[in-house]
Amino acid sequence: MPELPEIETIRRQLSEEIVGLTVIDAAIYLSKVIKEPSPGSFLREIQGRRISRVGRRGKYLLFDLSGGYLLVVHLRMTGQLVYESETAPQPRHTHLILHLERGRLRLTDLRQFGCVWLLPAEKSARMAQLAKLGPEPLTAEFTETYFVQRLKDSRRQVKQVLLDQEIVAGIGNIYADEALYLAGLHPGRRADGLSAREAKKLYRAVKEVLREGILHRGTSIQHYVDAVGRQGSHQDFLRVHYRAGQPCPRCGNPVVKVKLGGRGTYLCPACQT
DNA sequence: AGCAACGCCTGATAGC
DNA sequence: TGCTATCAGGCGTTGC
Repeated sequence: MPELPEIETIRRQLSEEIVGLTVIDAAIYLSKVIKEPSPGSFLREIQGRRISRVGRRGKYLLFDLSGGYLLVVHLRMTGQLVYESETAPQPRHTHLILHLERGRLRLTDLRQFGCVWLLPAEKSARMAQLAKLGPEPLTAEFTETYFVQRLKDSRRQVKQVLLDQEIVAGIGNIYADEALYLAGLHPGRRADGLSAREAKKLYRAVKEVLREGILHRGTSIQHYVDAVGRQGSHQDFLRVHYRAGQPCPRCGNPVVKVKLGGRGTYLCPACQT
């Protein structure tokens, strides 16, 4: 599923491809993906606006449009956002298309969880989902002191803390498993039970796995493709996630899959304590 | 308040 | 073989 590295890959590509282009018009095939405003208003309000910047906050893609408007896209689990030729075939489960001056931007989502908002500037500054997000893990605002303190303040399992977007933005199931493996921590450990040394190790691991993911243009396990429809390559570099039964890269013991907080969780029982 | 459970969805897979 | 049940999970909502 698209997490920070996948969304960042899409952001970088779209930034190259569509900044400066104008939205000629749009087509909505599944109206519930448009959370705000109504589908009719969406079509009217997006028409003729020029894309001036493509940004990202956590797993949200942010498109700055002329007139102070902001287009927000979240791909949730199976969403794809692809910039392509107007003559490309339109796949099943395509819910929204933005026709640009040159080419089109297509939102396709098998599970229909992905969603889109179009907001004028004064509303976008107050969009609750964005306002609640914790710091960006790859910027200076995400400090070791902050993260260590948040862990110390939580009685939850450490994996739940990593997945909490209000604590740190952008980590999902894949990179949570990978970070915990790299830090040598069992995902079920209580966050406030980690030593300072362990918490610091996890801080560094979080940043490392996200950077690796970006370097490999994301992880394509099931549905993820980048903004030009290509798969990422980080699935070939995963250490434990989606590798049940395969040897741990450090000790050779088989990786196991367990259920933790309702989510499939992969770990090496020998290396993660 | 803080945390757990549920619902949203469809396609792949397991089990009979 | 062909059917049904289960699973996958980010996040908003609901409930304890």
